[in-house]
Amino acid sequence: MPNAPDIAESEWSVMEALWESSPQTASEVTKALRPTMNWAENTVRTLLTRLVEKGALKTAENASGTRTFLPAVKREACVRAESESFMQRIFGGAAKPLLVHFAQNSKLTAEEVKELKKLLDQSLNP
Amino acid sequence: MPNAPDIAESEWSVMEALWESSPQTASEVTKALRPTMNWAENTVRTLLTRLVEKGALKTAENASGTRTFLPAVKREACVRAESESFMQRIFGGAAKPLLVHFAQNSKLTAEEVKELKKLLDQSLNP
DNA sequence: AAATGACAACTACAAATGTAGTGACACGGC
DNA sequence: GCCGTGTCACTACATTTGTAGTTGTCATTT
Repeated sequence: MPNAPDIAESEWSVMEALWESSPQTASEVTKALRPTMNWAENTVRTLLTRLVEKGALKTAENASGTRTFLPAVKREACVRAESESFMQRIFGGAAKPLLVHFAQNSKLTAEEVKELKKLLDQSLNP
Repeated sequence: MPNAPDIAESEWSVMEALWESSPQTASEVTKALRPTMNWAENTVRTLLTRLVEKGALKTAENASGTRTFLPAVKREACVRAESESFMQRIFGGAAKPLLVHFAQNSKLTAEEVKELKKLLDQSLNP
C-alpha cells in the first residue's frame, strides 16, 4: 500500500471530490467543486497534476479517450497521516489531551456521547 | 483578546518555548530549542520576527536592555484555532467523526478511558 | 586599541502553495 | 475546409515557509 503523501489544503478538496466519486475527468472535478470552491478549471487541473506527481492520484482513459483521475491512496490512510501529524504538532503526539480538547470543545448530542463511550470501551477490549 | 494568527509548523515550536517560559531573549529561545530542533540562532530570530509581525508575540526589554519575546496570544486560543481548522479540513467540521477516529486509533489506558468517559458526560450536563 | 562576541536589522533563496493564463491540437458541426 | 470547444501541457507569479548568511553596532575582554 502506498504511503500517504503530503496533501495541501486546496488539494484536499480535490481529493475529497475523487474519493467521493471516481474516476472523473478534470472538468467533472471542476464542476463538482464549483459550489464550494469557485476555481477556474485550470486551477483544478494544476492541483490534479500536482496530486498525480505526488502519487496521490492515478490517471486512466475513459471510453472517449479523455484522461480521468482516481485516488491512488485510500482516504482512511490520508486521514490517519494528517491526524497523526496534527496530533504531533499541537498535542505533542499524545492522544489523550487531544481527545480531552475535542470532548470539551464540541457540543455533542446525548446519542453521540453514548456512541463514543461505547467506542472508548471497545478500544480497551480488542 | 487578539485572535489567534496562523502559526506555521516551525513557528509553533518557538511559540511552545515561549508559552513554556517567557519572556526570553532570542538566544535563550535558541538554547531552549537546541535539543529538539537544531536550528541556527538566525533561524530562530527569523521565526521570532515573523511571529511578532503576525502578532503572535510581543517584545519587551529586559534589565540589560536586550529585547525579549513573550506570547501575545494564549496557547489555548491557538490550539482551539488550529484544532478548528484541522477538524474543518479533514473531518468536514464535524466533531464526532474526529472523535471516533482518535478514539479508535489511539491506544489508551483504562484510566484514560475512564477520564474521557467522564468528560463526555460532563460535556452534556453543563 | 584591537579582537571577540552578542544582538539587531536586512537580505537570500529554494520549495511548496494558491491561483491562474497561454498556446497548441483534435474533433465535431456547419 | 474553417471554427469553436474541450483538453493538455507549459508557464507564470505572488506568498508563505524553512533555513540560513551578511553587515553593522556595541560592549566586554585581552
